[in-house]
Amino acid sequence: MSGVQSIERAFAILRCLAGGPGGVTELAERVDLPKSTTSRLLSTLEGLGVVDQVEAGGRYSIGQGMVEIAAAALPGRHLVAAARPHLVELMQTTGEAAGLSVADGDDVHYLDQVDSESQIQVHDWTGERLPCHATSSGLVLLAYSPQAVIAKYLARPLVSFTSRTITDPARLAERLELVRHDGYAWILEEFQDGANSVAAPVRNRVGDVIAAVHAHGPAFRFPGDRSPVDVAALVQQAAQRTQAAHDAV
Amino acid sequence: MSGVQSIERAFAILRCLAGGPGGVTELAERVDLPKSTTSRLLSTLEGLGVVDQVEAGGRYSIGQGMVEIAAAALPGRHLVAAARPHLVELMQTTGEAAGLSVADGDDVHYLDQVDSESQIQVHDWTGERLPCHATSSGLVLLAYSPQAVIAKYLARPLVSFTSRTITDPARLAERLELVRHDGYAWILEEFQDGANSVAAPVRNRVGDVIAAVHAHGPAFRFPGDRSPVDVAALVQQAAQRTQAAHDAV
DNA sequence: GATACTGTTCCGCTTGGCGGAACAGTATCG
DNA sequence: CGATACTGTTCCGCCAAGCGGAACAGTATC
Repeated sequence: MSGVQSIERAFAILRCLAGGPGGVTELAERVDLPKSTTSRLLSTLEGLGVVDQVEAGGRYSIGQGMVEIAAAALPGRHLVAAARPHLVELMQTTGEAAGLSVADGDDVHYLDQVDSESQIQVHDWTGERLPCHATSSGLVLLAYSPQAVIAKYLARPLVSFTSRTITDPARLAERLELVRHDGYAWILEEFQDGANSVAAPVRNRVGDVIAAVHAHGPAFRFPGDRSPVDVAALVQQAAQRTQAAHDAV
Repeated sequence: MSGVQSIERAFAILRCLAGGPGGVTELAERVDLPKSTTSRLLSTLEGLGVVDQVEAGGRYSIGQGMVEIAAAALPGRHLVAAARPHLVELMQTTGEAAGLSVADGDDVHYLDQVDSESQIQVHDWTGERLPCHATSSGLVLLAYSPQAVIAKYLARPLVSFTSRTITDPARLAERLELVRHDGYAWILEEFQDGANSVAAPVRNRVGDVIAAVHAHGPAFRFPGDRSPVDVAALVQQAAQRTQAAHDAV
C-alpha cells in the first residue's frame, strides 16, 4: 500500500486490537514492526483516546474515541428507542410485523422488530444479518449507498434464495434506481417463499440514509387487497416519524 | 500534542467526519492543514476503508472500516437479541423490570428494558444515558473498567441525585472494590428516591465485561422480603445466560 | 541472584511526509 | 461561449518527523 505509512501502521495495530486486547510485544510481532515503533504508535493512539492501556505498562484495547468516531457511521442504538413507538403504530395500522434495520457491511442488520398480534406471524429477524439484494430494507439501504459501495455489491455473486430472487446485477441496478425513484422498496417472495415486505428510508439531518423501517407479512395477506402504494406510504410515514424522533435527541 | 503527527492529523480529520460528511477543502479548513496534506491523508484513510468517498472527487464520510474496529469496543447490538429472552425470564422471576446496558464514555447507556407486568412500574430508561456512580449497571461497568478509566471517572465531580448518592471518590472506589468482590452491585435510592436496582456483569469470551444486566423496582417492594443476595444471584444468572447466548453467535 | 521477559526512552540517521505550486475538472456568471 | 471561481489531485524539492536498534527500567520466574 502506498499511503501514509504511519497511518497504515496505526490502523494495522487497531485492526489487531479489534480482535482483542494485546501488549506491545505481541502487537509488534503481529504487525511485523519493532517494539519501539509499535510503542510510539500506541502511545499516540492512546493520547487520542482511540486505544486505552488497560493498566500502566500493560495491554491495550480499543477505546471510546474509536466508538465516538464510528458512531457517525453506525447510528443504530438511539434509533431503536426513537423507532419503537412508530414501529408499534405501523404494526397496528398494517396488521403485520414491523422492524428497523441498518446497513452493516454488505448486509442489512435487523435492530428491532415488533410482532403482529395475528396468530400467524413471520420470523423475528432481530439481531440477524441478511443480504441486501433479497430484502426490502436491504434494497433501500443499498439504493442510497455511495456509488462505490453499490458497484462493489453488484460485483459480488448475488445468491438466490427463492425462484424470484434477483441475481442479475443489471436488473438489481435497475431495481435500485426504481427504489430511489419511489422512495420505498417492495419485495414479493424474493427472500422467502410466502413472505412479502416493504421498506422505506430513515434519514439523518443532512439527508443521508441511516436506517430502514419495514413491514413484512405472509404473502397470502400482505399486502392483500390493499394498494401496495398505500401500504408503502404507511411505512414511509413511520420512517419519517422515526427520523423526527431521532433528530429531536 | 507530541505523538506521531500524521496519526494525530488523520484522527483530527476523522473527528470532523464524525460530525457529518465533508469535502477536502472544507476538512482542510477545519483541521487547519493545506489541501494537499488533507487530500493525501484522506486518500490513505480511504485505502484503509475507514473513510469512504461518497463519489469520485466528492465528499468523504466515515466508513465501515471504522465501524468494524469500533465494534470491538462496542458489542451492543447483538447483545440486545441475545439478552432479550433472559431479561424476560428475569422480569418474571423477580417481578420487576429488567434491562441491559453498556458503558458509553463516562455514562451507562441503556439498550433494552423489559417492563414488569405490575401495575406500578419504574421508568423505562431504554436509549438513555445515566452516570455510572449512581446506577447499579454503571457501578458494574465502571468496576470492571481499566484503572485509567476509573481514575479519570473518580477525578471528575460526582453529581448527587438523592441524599444517598455517593459523591466521595474514596467511598466510590471502595464501593467498586466491593462490586468486584461480590460480582454484582445493589443501589438503594441512590439515583432516584423510591427506586432500587441490582446489576451483574456480562462478559465476552476473554472475560472482559462488555455489558450489564439489571433488575430494578420500587424501593417499597424491591428487594422486599427477599434476600438481596438471592435476587442478585438471579441477575447474575440472567447475565451468564446472556453471555452464553452472545458467545454462541 | 540470575535470567527472561515486558514496555519505555534515547538518539543518530534517513526517508517519509510535508506544503506550495501547478494541474485538471466542473459549475457559474456575464 | 469565454472568463472566472471553485473543487480535488498530483508533482516534487526539502527537511524534520518518524524510524528502529540499543539501552534501560521494572517485574516475574527459577
